[in-house]
Amino acid sequence: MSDPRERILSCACELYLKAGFDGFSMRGLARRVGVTAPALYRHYESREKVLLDVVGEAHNLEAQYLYRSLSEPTPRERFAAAGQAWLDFALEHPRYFQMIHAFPEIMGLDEIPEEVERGVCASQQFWDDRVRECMDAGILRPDDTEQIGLALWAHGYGLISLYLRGLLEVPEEVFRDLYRASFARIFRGMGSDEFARILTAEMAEAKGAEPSASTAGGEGK
Amino acid sequence: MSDPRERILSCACELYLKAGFDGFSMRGLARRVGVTAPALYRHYESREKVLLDVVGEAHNLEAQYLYRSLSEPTPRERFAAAGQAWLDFALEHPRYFQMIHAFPEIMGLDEIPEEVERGVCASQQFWDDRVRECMDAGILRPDDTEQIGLALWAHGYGLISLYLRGLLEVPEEVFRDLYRASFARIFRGMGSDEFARILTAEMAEAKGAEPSASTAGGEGK
DNA sequence: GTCTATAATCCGATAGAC
DNA sequence: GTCTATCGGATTATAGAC
Repeated sequence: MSDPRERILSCACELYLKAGFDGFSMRGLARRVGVTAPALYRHYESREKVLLDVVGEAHNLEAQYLYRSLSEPTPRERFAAAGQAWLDFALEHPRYFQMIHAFPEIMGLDEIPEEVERGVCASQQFWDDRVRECMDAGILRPDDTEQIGLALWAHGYGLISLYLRGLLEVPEEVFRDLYRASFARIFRGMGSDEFARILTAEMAEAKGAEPSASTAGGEGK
Repeated sequence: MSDPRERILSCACELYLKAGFDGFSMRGLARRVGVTAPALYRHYESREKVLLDVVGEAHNLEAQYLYRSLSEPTPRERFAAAGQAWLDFALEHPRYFQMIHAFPEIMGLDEIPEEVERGVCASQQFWDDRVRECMDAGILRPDDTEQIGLALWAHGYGLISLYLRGLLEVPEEVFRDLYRASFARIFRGMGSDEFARILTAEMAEAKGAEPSASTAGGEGK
């Protein structure tokens, strides 16, 4: 609390959440903290370092939302709760969500900073775990967990991005239903039964040599 | 060609593609065109108007890529070709892809400009058409075409975004295969056969009155 | 540890001569 | 239609007094 660096970071988060990337300046931050700009440089060596700490806060908050879902009793419920928690995070803290997934150049950086990479890895690990336990429980078809996790993540991220940009002209509650329903469709599959059978055969063939079960129920690995 | 406005726009596209949003300044543009900054204001009233024209070019180019796929003979092939064309566009012109999907504030705008909205609508219409004809052809399960299109779009967009941010540490060719394979999984479904059956029942129930098939779907909500 | 003052750049946009 | 000159502002960051 009395640590000035903490107070600065707290104000920096507020400032970013209110003003976004553009409005995030050392002068504005100083004004919010109640000091003059040069004073900040006693605690942070540059604007970039402050911003990176804010990014860290965004990742921490996201993780906090996700981890709540672990209290659910079954893999399926944990997965569903995690999907909801991720959506809650995005809708309650859209600027943090945007920050986490922003291109580095938008923050004025040349490459993805280590802080972001670590946060992304942790998040990916979390989703991989949810996918794996669903697969073990027989809810998800046996498959490459990383690729399944990737596809599910991509789908959710795309939906949320579209909504946050305001291109889905629906109220929030309608979007929440749409989000849920869309995940259900992904699980069930969108192709017709006949087409799904054809695809399953094609996928098995593309994978190369598959043992037995060449009819009807071709399950990978 | 001799139209100075066209020459400015052409240089503006080059400048944006090379320098991104941050490096896009009227002074830099003037340097590239070979005049001084004030001269630009005889042809464009503001930086914002120039940027909006660049956005228009991005949308036009995307549409050009997508429309190529219409020469394929069947709905399924048209859909696959469109998915590939979209990926080609994103990988060959990542900055345009980013621009099309950027939050308005990143461009320094308060709301989504009409130009963007129109381009997005056209693109959405294109995907809806592909989905509808696949549904008519019995490849896609009968369903809400808009929501199916949305889910497919979101999935592809999410994958491409992740790759372009450099978080998927795979070579381009590997990513192209992953992208293709991931769409196949979406069509086929990721859930196990048993879970898919349960989900189908739940989805029918949620939709209200559905004929037959009321058994086999335990699992209280 | 905080201040004032300032360096050094950059920006968008305009006035007015030619 | 293009120029020079400039207005009025923003920014990050530093020097040096207190």
